[in-house]
Amino acid sequence: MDRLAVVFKALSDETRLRIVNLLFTSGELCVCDIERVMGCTQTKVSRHLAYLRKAQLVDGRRRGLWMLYSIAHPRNPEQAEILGFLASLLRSNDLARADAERLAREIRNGCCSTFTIIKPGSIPATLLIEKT
Amino acid sequence: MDRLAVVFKALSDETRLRIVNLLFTSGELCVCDIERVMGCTQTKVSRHLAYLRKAQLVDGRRRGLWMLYSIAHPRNPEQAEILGFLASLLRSNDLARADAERLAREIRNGCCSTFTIIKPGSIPATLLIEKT
DNA sequence: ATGGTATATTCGCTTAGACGAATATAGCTA
DNA sequence: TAGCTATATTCGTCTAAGCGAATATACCAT
Repeated sequence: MDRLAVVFKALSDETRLRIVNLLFTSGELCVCDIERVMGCTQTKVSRHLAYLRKAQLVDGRRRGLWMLYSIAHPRNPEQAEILGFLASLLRSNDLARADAERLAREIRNGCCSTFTIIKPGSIPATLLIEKT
Repeated sequence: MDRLAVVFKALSDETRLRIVNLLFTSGELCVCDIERVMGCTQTKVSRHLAYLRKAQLVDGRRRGLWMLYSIAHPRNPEQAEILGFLASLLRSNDLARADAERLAREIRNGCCSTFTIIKPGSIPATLLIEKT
């Protein structure tokens, strides 16, 4: 039950909910895109990502200069259920949808996360034009 | 989204989760039974109930000397979904089940919430033997 | 090595929240 | 009225957590 409380605490902050929502809508995002979409400072976004990662809701991997964050691969059925439920809650939430649309616009305009849209392995490496 | 954060914050404490679980398993409970089942002080239980009530997750009504608490009637479809999901999470949680069993034992032993097992209106008032 | 970009962490501050002990309040009964 | 029981609130204390500004770190390019 304590684990449940930890997860809920991680979700008990609007900034973190917005971040999680963005990660749901786009598989992987770097910090600066989240900053831009949400209009938050770098410190704030980075801090909340650290919090989410400590709560094991989010994974991060380094990709050159960028840190790419994504929803954590669920480590048990319960967590998978929670994430699924959360995603459905956010899908019917106005602010969440507005954020998702702003993100889509940013991506169309070629923000630095653009390259994350290409799922790893889906395209032969020789064809990839990676943003450096 | 802020409302969502408020709900999650209310659920981000193990004591409150345990209380909510007890209220799920038995429709209405007084403070002292929750105290007994959980082994917590009166102050603690009462404080967390106040917190849950402020977050509109729990309703309370006075019944003579007792305050009877119950899961709040959901005020919108979203909240109903959340409560339903939470109930299912708790059903498959060991500590939650242990608490529920302790509660059942207390009720069999005739703790003061016994009368709440009789749903209001389900039995003609003339037949009721209310605990005073 | 130098410098630049993306991200993380620290610092100082402020507020929220958790706790037990003590006290206050509400409602009952005699 | 007085006294009892169930519950709520206050007080003092401690820790968690939020924030911006500043600083540190990691990685890349030249």
